[in-house]
Amino acid sequence: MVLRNQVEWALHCCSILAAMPDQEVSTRDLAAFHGVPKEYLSKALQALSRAGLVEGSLGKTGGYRLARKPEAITFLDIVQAVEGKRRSFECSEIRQNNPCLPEDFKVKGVCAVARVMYDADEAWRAHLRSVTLADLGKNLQRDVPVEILADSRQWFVRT
Amino acid sequence: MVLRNQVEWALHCCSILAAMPDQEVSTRDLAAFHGVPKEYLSKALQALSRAGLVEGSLGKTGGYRLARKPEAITFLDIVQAVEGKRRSFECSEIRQNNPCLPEDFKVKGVCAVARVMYDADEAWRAHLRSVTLADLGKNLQRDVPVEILADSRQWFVRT
DNA sequence: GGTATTTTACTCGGATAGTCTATGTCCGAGTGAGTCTGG
DNA sequence: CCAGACTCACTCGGACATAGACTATCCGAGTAAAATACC
Repeated sequence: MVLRNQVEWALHCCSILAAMPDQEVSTRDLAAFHGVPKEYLSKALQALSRAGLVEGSLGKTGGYRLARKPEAITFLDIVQAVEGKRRSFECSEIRQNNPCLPEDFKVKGVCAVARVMYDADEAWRAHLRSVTLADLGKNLQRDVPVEILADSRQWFVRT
Repeated sequence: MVLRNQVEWALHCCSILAAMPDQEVSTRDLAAFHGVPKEYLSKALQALSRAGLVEGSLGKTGGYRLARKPEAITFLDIVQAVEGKRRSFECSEIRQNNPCLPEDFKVKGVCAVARVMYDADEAWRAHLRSVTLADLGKNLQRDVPVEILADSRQWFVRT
């Protein structure tokens, strides 16, 4: 029940992309900056691309850029792109096995246990949906010294 | 990022135990009622026992009963007992790898990305914490016909 | 009939095995920009 | 000088390998109640 580390990588990479709106950033640079294996990080970026959150371009000067404005991309978008949209709880309807149920009797509605779990899952999603990449950028400006933010952005600038 | 099916089993079993306060229920009966493998279900019940949510007794007439009143056991208790207490997001501090950080410079505080994920996790936990086994029992009484509830309870009564 | 022994049915825990998922590596095909070559 | 060929660095996708987690299954030790044996 733990998210895969690709989710963390994808969030940090999107944070970078949001800070570099004027150019594309290559997988190689993103991987080197974060110290993670390039080939594997590539999987996460491909997932973001499939979900339409980032756009990749091919060729020598290729790389990724955000497909939408940072205000229009939420944490939930990114998490779901990488992790999938399955709910954290899957009801296997074991209540239907109850030997006391009459023949051909189907319990109707959502299982009472599952309903609680689904609501909890929705609370989790609602919070992720409420935070955008733009919000994340603002928080970073508050937490990180300005010169480090500037240096980091400069690190990605194409010479 | 999906909870294991033992969580579902544990929740349903606790629901049964809450409905049978006057006797102990054996793993065998719980497994047969739900149509799941007895030996494996036993692992989930052992986890509940280790967490102090249920009490098992040995011997021929042994079985489990709730260790506390249904009002005092939340969904979160059960989920954490089976699934563990790890958060759904684990920050590996990849921000510390930033090549622009000065030597021996430690970014302070919780990573901005992690903070959002932690808050979402807490929203999930808060909802699970807000629902008790007693609440679940009330919902079942509303959803399931009375005679089926009575038959099911009778199914577990020791002869 | 009462006590001691045996049987039975359960819990608990460890050992084991198969399958699935997550993690990570490797490689080839396709692409586009810059570079080189030939006229 | 300019058009076409070439090279390079990148994306994309699939194939593959490994480790760990999940899903079981099995068995032995311990325990308590019931059944049985024995005096």
